[in-house]
Formats: sequence, C-alpha cells, structure tokens
Amino acid sequence: MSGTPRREAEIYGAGTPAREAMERLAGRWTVLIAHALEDGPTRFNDLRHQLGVSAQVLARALRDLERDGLVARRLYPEVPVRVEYELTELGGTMCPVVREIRRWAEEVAPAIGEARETYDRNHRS
Amino acid sequence: MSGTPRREAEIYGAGTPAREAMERLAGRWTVLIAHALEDGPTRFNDLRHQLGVSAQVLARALRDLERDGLVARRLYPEVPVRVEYELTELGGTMCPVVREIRRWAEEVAPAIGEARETYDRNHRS
DNA sequence: CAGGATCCAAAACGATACTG
DNA sequence: CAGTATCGTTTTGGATCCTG
Repeated sequence: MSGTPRREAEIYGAGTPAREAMERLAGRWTVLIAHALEDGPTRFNDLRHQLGVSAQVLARALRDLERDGLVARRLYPEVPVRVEYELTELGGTMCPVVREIRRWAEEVAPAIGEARETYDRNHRS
Repeated sequence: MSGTPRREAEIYGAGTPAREAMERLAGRWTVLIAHALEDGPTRFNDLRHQLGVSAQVLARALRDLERDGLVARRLYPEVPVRVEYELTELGGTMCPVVREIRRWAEEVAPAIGEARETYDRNHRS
C-alpha cells in the first residue's frame, strides 16, 4: 500500500530524490523511531509503547523505513516470535541529524511555549 | 553496546514540550519554509510558488509558525498589499538544523532510491 | 496581493478483531 | 508477540469564491 502516493506540484525540488529524502526525515515518525533505535535493536511492542502509537501506524512506518533501507527487520523464530528493528548503516547516518533536532527541540521548547501563550492571549476572539 | 538492555531514557512521551517542538520541526512544511526563509524575508506568493502548496495550507502553516514565535509577519500597507515573512531570532535557530537535514537528504537520496527499487522489486505482489 | 470561508477528497490515525 | 484487516473518525490538503 505504501507505494507511491506522492503527487504534487513540480516546483523547487519537488519530486527530486533530495526533497523526497527530506520529506521522509520530516515524516511524523521517522525522527522518533530513529531516536528510539539509536540505542540498539528494539522490539516491536517496545517501540510501540515508547512512541505511544498504534500497531497499525507503527507497522506502516517501519515498513516504509525498511523499504528505504534505513531500518532492518530481524525475525527470531522463537516461541513466541521476537522481531527486532534496528538501524541499517544507511539509517545510522540519521543519528547525528536526529540528535541535532532533539537538541534544538529541547533548547527552544520553553520559548515556543511562551510564544504560544502570548499569541493565544493576544489573539483571543 | 549490544546486548545491553538499557532502558535508561524513556522517549519523550506524547504531550511533553520537547516532543512537541520536535514534531513541529518534523512537520511537513516547517523545514521547507525555514529553508525558504533562510535567505531573507519572502513574500506570501513567492513562498507559495516555491513550496508548491495551496494558499490555504501555506497560510495555516505560517500562522502556526508565527504562533510559535518562529516566524514574523510583516505587513507593508502599499497598494497592492505586500506581506513578507521572515524568521525570528528564535526561528533562526532552526537554520543549522535545517541545513543538516538538507545535507543529509542530498547525501542519502541516491541510496534511498536504490533501496526502494530493490525493495519494490523483491517485494512485488 | 494576501488570505479567510466553505466544501470536498484523500490521507492518516486509532480501536477492535483476528491470524500465524 | 507481531502483525494484518476492517471500519469509523480525525486531520490534512486542494479548489473555488470572496474580501480588504
């Protein structure tokens, strides 16, 4: 299902591989998953719990990442089954970027919260 | 490093400020807008054309960014009206991060494209 | 030109139920 | 445990019309 659902205007770099890669990183779950996998292989339900996301969505996100060669899926045929996800070498290149994003987020979170309050206070109906 | 079941850091739970900031940066338009504004103030329709997005969506994205104190809106009461958007000082802190993201995207785009083709070929229904 | 208002289509999400 | 299938809901984006 996650084939090529993209079809937008052809501007700037839209449609180019670089923009697609950018949009992948900017995807809603990519950064969170990458951050979670940074510490090593992680099981499906662990991931699910950490991100607070439904199995449905997580499965699809992981499949998309696997498709892009950023994440590897490893099946251990035990009983019960164990499946671990880990960053590929390519996926590992996201780590520094993700770390930057996270650092930025922590740094500006308070300021953003303040700005938002101010905005809401002034822009009330 | 491997085999160490450290669960030291629980990922940011949904609702925390840091995660919210992270999700804002990971938002679909934030990075693209930040990148466009990096070169200086830009007009609404310029932005619109560069991103290839509808006025509606752009307006909403810009308003959200303005609310978070990342972007400033400047109105020039000329005829016709001119409105320019620019990064605030807070918003400017996104630039290094965005640059990193973009650099990463360009670097891995070919590999991702290849991985995707391979995946699709092997996983063809 | 810059956007709000409205309506509509498509995508994303979540909950539940079910399978290997 | 690790998913898939189905369904209903929510979110998101686009198109069109309209205003200052």
